[in-house]
Amino acid sequence: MLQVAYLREHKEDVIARLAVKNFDAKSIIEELILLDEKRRQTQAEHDDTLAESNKLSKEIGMLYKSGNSEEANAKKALTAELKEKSKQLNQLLSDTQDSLHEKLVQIPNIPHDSVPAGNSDEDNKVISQEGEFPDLGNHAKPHWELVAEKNIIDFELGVKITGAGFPVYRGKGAKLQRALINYFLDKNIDAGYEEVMPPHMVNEASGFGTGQLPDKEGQMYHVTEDNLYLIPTAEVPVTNIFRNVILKKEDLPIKCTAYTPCFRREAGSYGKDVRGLNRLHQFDKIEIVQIQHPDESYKTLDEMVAHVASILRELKLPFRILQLCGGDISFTSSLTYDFEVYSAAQEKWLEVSSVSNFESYQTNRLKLRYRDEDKKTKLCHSLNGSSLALPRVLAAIIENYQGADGIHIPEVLIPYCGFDKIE
RNA sequence: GGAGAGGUGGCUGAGUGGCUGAAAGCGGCACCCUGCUAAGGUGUUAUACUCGUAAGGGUAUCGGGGGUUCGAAUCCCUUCCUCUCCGCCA
Repeated sequence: MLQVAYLREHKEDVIARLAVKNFDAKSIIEELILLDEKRRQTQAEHDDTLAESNKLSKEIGMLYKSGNSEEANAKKALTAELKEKSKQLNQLLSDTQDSLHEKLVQIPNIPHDSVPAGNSDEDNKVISQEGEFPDLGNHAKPHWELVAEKNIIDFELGVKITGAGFPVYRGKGAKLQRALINYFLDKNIDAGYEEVMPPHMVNEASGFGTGQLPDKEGQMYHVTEDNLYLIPTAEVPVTNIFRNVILKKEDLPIKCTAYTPCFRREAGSYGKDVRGLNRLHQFDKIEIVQIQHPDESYKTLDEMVAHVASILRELKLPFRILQLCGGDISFTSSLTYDFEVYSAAQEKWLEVSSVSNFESYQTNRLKLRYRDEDKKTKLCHSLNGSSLALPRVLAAIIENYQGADGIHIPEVLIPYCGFDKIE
């Protein structure tokens, strides 16, 4: 959520920059500014009315104390009018605030200056690419065939137990899954992130805090009985640790990492790129989250990108880094880099990580602030990224590391697995 | 699930209708004093909105919402949450 004061002061600039996200902000911002003026004016009037009424009440109290009840009663009569007036103003004020808020949450985050214009993922900018594509000859198999052959992931069984998109990992498949989780966590911890194990369900306030609610409500599994949501990413519970918190400047940056399963309904995304591990309703992901000083957040973003790259490099998977264009970047993000690994058997790039700077868009919702030298509270910047999402990394490993004698395990994972091959 | 208790500032915890934005203690910060370590003294210390160049002023906030009253942390209603005991259970 953007700050009204900022919109007021940088109206034209904001409109121009939101156009990069293909969002026409002109009319909504103008409405917002008008609403804000109305809000302030109403509040001033309301405050004055209450001030007068408070003053009168005090006087009445004093008069009673001094035994002058006659004059007190006379003054009481005056308060009725004030009371009625403040009631109306209060109603007007809260109505105005509600519509202000309703409009405000409809405006996406302002993209960073460097974000290229574009309409879809085809317009994303390739920043870098590294790693060799493996030569699999012409007997390369996609991972969904390989996992069935080796009996390490059973999609059918998941359908029986739960439904499509809930695979069952078994044997060495399960162990490899666990190895990846531990390996990723260890890498993140080594890079200075504190590991946290958060709840896998969150309440409404948390969903709002990171921006899943209200706009992405349909993407989350909702436990209606208790009004809780299954987390779509660890970003939600982890970032919400800091909801309503005022940090000391020297506490920044705060670096957290968490492994959690992620649950996504993926409503409306049937049919495309959904085979095998490519798109699931439940998957495992290790997330990194940083809370940073506004002056440092882009440096931190670069650092996070470099960190994720180092992991993919160690896994010896060919990958590329994309800067998302205005049309593909998320509603809440200012700048996002996606990581894609190359899946040699499917002959396509699979997204495995998304690293974003949200600037103060989330922290404004979360009321996550730090105290500056001037003793004033200011909004922190929040950042997060996947480090990494498992299924597509797993798919790429299975496909890229396939050989005549089985699936080989990347060297760095062997100590975590306890085996070097899946036959 | 049944019964009960309770939600007050960074924390502990007082406060049953007006001078209480809130005692006291702890913690934090600043300064002073003290020849080590330690202790002591004084002051200060919530957040948001809003008006103001500023100094400073106004308003709101004692879980949330509503009500009674000239006036509510305090009384009433409602809702959410937490804790304790019992039951069930990993």
